[in-house]
Amino acid sequence: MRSLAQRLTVTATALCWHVRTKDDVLDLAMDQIFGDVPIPGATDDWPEDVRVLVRGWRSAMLRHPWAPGLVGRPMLGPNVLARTEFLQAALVRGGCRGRHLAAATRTLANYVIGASLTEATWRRSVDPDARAAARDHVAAHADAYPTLNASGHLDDDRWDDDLLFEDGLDGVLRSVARHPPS
Amino acid sequence: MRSLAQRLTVTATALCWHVRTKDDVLDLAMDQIFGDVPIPGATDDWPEDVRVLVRGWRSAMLRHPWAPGLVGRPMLGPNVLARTEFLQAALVRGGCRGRHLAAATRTLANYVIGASLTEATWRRSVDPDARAAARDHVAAHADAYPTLNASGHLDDDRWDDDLLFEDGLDGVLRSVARHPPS
DNA sequence: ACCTGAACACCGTTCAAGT
DNA sequence: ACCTGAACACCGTTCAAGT
Repeated sequence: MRSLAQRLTVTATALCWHVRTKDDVLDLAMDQIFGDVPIPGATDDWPEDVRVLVRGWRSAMLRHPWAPGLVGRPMLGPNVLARTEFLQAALVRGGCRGRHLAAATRTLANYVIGASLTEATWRRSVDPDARAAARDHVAAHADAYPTLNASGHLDDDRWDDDLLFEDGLDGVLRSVARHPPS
Repeated sequence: MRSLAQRLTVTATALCWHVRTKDDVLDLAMDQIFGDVPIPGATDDWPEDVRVLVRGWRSAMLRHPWAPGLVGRPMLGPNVLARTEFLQAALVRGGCRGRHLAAATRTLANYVIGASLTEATWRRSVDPDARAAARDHVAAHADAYPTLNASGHLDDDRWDDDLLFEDGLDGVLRSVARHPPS
């Protein structure tokens, strides 16, 4: 609050007059981030529409390093709702209805939220020491972590983040498309 | 820190002597939560093994109301690693290797993290006023939100959370199983 | 090694007072 | 209506001092 007010060249007390509480500022910041998630035009290729939206969603989250600290709060702003509307409309175009539609919407949102949060956390706040310590722990107890060792799960440059995100997104979309409500 | 120290009937300064910083306490708390995510025995039915683990993961998150505030931090504790090892081992049993394995592991983790975070946030910190305000906003602009209105996306009692989580999990598992690395 | 008490620099928010 | 300055209660962390 104090430093934000300073950036606006006012006092913190002036800021408190415009917003009710700090949480309101964070909610507004969150919705502002969603504001620059591009909403593509609806095409005949609904899975591609979903892909474009979800890629933009993830990109916007990763663009703001402090975004992970905002995810534990309600997302009910108009910008969030507009993106959700587009996402769900694309799924309806894909034949989803009722319970399948609700599940598919949540699954896609969960996927992109989880991915953005994990990636942003990883590339920001994990210092090399802690990372190396975890890798040593896994390597030292090879009997307890045979799979993680074999797959190189903690070697962060093993696979490209963008690539894995795209793979997972394809999988999720496939599972949605394969289960139309008849 | 101060209130935690009080619960331990010591001063805050005493607590600061045992841990380096507050973040360390939060990291330990996070790993502690994962400690009571049950690790099932490995069976022949690997998708069911994944389901049991992931259900327990979500349950543990929802059991601790302050868990959402901890997700924006690295998860590298031994308890987290042990659950990740089990998850990835089950996927290997399902035939996943290499890049597919990495993508599948992340997809499942992203799904359960996103779902737990969203649900916990929703049922904890969203006051009825804000919820009603968002619902009114969507209803008032029916032209902008045709799909959300038709699907009742903001009516939280429209579908059961457990049901939708299970549906989405089935979908994700199906997409993993359908894409074995040949 | 382990704990205390006092202190430091900071935080979000409020309240009277100004214009 | 909009802003200020002072103050309040709090916070994580440190530092000298104790045992």
